[in-house]
Amino acid sequence: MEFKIEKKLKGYLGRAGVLTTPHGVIHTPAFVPVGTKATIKSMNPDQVKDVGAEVTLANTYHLYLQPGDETVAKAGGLHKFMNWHGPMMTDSGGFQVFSLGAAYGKDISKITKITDPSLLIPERFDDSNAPRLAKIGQDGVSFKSHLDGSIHYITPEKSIQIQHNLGADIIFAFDECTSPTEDLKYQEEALERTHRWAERSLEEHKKLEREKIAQANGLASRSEENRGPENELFSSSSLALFGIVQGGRDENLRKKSATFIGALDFDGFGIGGSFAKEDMSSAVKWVNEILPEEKPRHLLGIGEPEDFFMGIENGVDLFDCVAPTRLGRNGTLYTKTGRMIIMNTQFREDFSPIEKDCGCYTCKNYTRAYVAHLFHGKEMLGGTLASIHNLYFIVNLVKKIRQSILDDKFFEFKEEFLKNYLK
RNA sequence: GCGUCGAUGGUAGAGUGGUCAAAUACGACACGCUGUAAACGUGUUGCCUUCGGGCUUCGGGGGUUCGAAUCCCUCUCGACGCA
Repeated sequence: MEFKIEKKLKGYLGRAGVLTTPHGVIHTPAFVPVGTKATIKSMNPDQVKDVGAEVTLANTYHLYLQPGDETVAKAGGLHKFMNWHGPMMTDSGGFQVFSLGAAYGKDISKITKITDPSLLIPERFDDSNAPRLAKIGQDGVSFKSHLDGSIHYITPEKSIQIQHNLGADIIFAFDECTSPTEDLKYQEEALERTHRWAERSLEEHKKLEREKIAQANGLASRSEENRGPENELFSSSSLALFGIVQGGRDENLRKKSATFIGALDFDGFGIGGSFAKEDMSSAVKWVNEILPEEKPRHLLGIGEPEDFFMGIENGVDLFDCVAPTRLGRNGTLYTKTGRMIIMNTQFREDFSPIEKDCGCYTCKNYTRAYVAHLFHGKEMLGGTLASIHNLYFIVNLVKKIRQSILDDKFFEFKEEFLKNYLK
């Protein structure tokens, strides 16, 4: 993997670059569609590609449970298995520590509002006897499968092993995504844990890479005629590992984490954990001021249209988020003037496209009334057309931001877009 | 013509003397969703309301009862059976 910065945003941490992986090039900043179970829900890979996406992200824990990482390995790896031949990433399962743990069965999001009054009522979340599917130990996390109730202990080593079996281009260290409802003391403990797990993830990764190279060399020495392209094979088969910075909303912890993780020999970095919407920007800035400039940074699980400007301005190169596909499937569409809930009465006989000047397949071929009809009728195509539109909207928004950096028009574009979107 | 059964809110369908403005599902309406437990979830869905409550509803009419969607009579409509 190679990362090259093309242009910087003068006076800020932002930059446009090119990330080269064994399966192709990613122009950063870029949006990474999420395909948790080796599929971008409701879309086929051609549609994902047509929407302009250059890279996708799948999930370690979910694929480990089903169909099993060994099965994916036998299939020839994720790319071949799911017919996505561009760059791929896998998340480590760290988010499931949160979503199946502290957040399980509760109405908690990793994004909170400072003003959220429910955060002032700790009892609301203190149902310690509430069932959790993820329980954190010092060594790893014990997961109870939501599919069949079986117990699985995931350690950093295990996560990395699974990810090597899955065979994405970029993989992530196993971390603990903490809940925004945890207090500072807990955030600190969790951070120490995540840091130890980062070291162990890195160590396991290096070990597996060494084994892979040794194995490839062994094969090479056995067959003379294969010698030439062999060096390429080494580099193209090697995975890049990103470490993950945590620390919640606390400035000291974020900086401490960025310093610690940034000093380790990772190929790039993820910025994870919970944020308050209002201070996400400063949290990202604290971190990216410390992380080594020459390595790519991925803001995990973000975001909404307005978040990209914040992140990119503060030095983020990659974003992934389920929002465009989940919102789409659930009938909410992005437009330049804000969200549109397509099932609302007003669209039942609206025969205009979702957005007049949108270049996506959905807008070029279908009306609001038709998409609304599909949703009312619970037709599968509705989710597909909506996901295509939303993903096109988001992927291209980030592309436009990238272009605005290259054109020295970032702030003009930001102002213009947000004026309309957040109207 | 006789007999039997049935008629409940937008729809289907519970309820068969008070705890019923009436279960549940669907539909409708509105909202939510940020590294996917999610093609999912939440709220509202007779009328009025100072949100305390008030008022009119279970095919129509009449009756019994302190009290009726629920029991009785009758009418209307429907299904089935017998002529």
